[in-house]
Amino acid sequence: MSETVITRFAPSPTGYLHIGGARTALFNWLYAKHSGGKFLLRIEDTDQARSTEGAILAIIDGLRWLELDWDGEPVYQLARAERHRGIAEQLLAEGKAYRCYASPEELAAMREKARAEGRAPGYDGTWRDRGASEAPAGIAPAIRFKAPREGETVIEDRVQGRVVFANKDLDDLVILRSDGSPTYNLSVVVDDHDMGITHVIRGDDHLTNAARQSQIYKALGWETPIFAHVPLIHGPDGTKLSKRHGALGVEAYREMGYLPAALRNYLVRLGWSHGDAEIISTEEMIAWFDLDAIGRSAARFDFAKLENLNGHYIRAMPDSEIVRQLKTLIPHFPDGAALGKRIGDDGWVKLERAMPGLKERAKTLVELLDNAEFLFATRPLKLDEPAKKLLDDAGKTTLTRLLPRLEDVEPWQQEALEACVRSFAEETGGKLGKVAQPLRAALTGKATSPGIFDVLEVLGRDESLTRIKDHIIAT
RNA sequence: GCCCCCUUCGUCUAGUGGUCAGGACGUCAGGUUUUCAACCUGAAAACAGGAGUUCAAUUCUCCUAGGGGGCACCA
Repeated sequence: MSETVITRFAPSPTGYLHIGGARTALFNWLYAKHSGGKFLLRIEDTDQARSTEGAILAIIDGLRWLELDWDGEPVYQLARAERHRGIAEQLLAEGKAYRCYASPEELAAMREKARAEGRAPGYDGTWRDRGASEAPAGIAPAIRFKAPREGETVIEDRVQGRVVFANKDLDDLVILRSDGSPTYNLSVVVDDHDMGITHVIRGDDHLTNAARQSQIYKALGWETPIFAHVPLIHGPDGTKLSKRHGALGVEAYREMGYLPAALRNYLVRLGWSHGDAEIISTEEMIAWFDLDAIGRSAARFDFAKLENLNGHYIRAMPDSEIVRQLKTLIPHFPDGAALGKRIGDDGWVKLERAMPGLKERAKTLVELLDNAEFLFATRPLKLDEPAKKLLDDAGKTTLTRLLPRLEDVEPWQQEALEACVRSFAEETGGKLGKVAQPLRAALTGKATSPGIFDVLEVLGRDESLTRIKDHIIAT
């Protein structure tokens, strides 16, 4: 029987959960789900200078928002330092590691020399075979892993294929710093082993690390996990994704009004595909996801496609669900807290009624709320003279275009409609495009936007309202 | 500099030793809606370049170019 698949997401909490990390987490999560295995979370907080509590929270919050649930409690790497130290000592005792007394200056000189000679700027092995007797006094040594110098290290990567590294290009890396703290490549190996990780799915910036880690696994006599190094996500210009590309943490996407399902769908298609499938439900993703279908080339981040997907998911979502989501999300939106207050219980009811017309034309939840502004506007609006004139003209234009469509327009109706358009335009601050649609929709009875009726209700034209409604229904 | 990886429409990608090289986003043109959005129809749009293998290469091999990643007592 095959062993249970255990994957993990192991971010270092030095910032938010960025989009590349989110995809890595998603892939790990999907593969675990697909295989009926487990997905674990490990916080690699060993860089105490850069790790922050806030970043840990941001990452956990981001994963929760994306609905990528992990099994068990998160493992904190820093808390396991003693175990890592123990392994380093063990390696040392077994002669698979050694003490290195080289100073930072010496190491710098070494790198320079190697570079000048056209080699990889690594450690030259000065202390590899020197005895302890030669150790300079008063210098705390680091412990280096005694990497094989000949032969090659081969990674059978599920994404990259067979990748071969010449051992001479891989130097003896520090596994325990002179201050006694373990380094990344040791901690990762020990933790992945102890956590029973069977599949390491991560960014391909770790590919060379995989070679070094593989050597450590071998020295320890441990079985190497299966590696899958997925290509990185690039910015629209093809260079590494950075802040200037708007590549923020996932919480930024939440703030921009993207839905987790849309982001997941977008991310899974970056580097992975299943035939021509584009709109992929979470269930389908789990059923179809496989390491072998992951592409080998980097993908560029494309906001337009994300928006399109997001619009799709908004349209597909039930009205009540959108309102529910909006209620919890609104504090995260720009000026959301104030807007939330303005909306009030009454406003949420109106919003849900207006949803059919609203959700069709919004690509993000923020945009949707923005388009719904006319429902919550404080009345009466204060308008200066030029604005009034503008609205008057616009109102007339709208009316002359609309009225011929109505049969048997009576004077009272014309009056009511004119008032309607005018106040409606005022309500929306003059965005006639937003006025005309629901108005027309109400008049033709074709769309379901209740916007016009809401305005009338607010303005207290109940009688006219009823009669217009009747007229519309009759037509 | 050294090591590793990558290269199909603008973007994400499918695909095969013989295909009209398919889909999606975006773009453009129509339709629908007398706005917008959504929706429908259509169009333009790609195998980086050069050798080689082969009856036949986008597909296999090599080289070049371009892009990316890595080379810490960071993770």
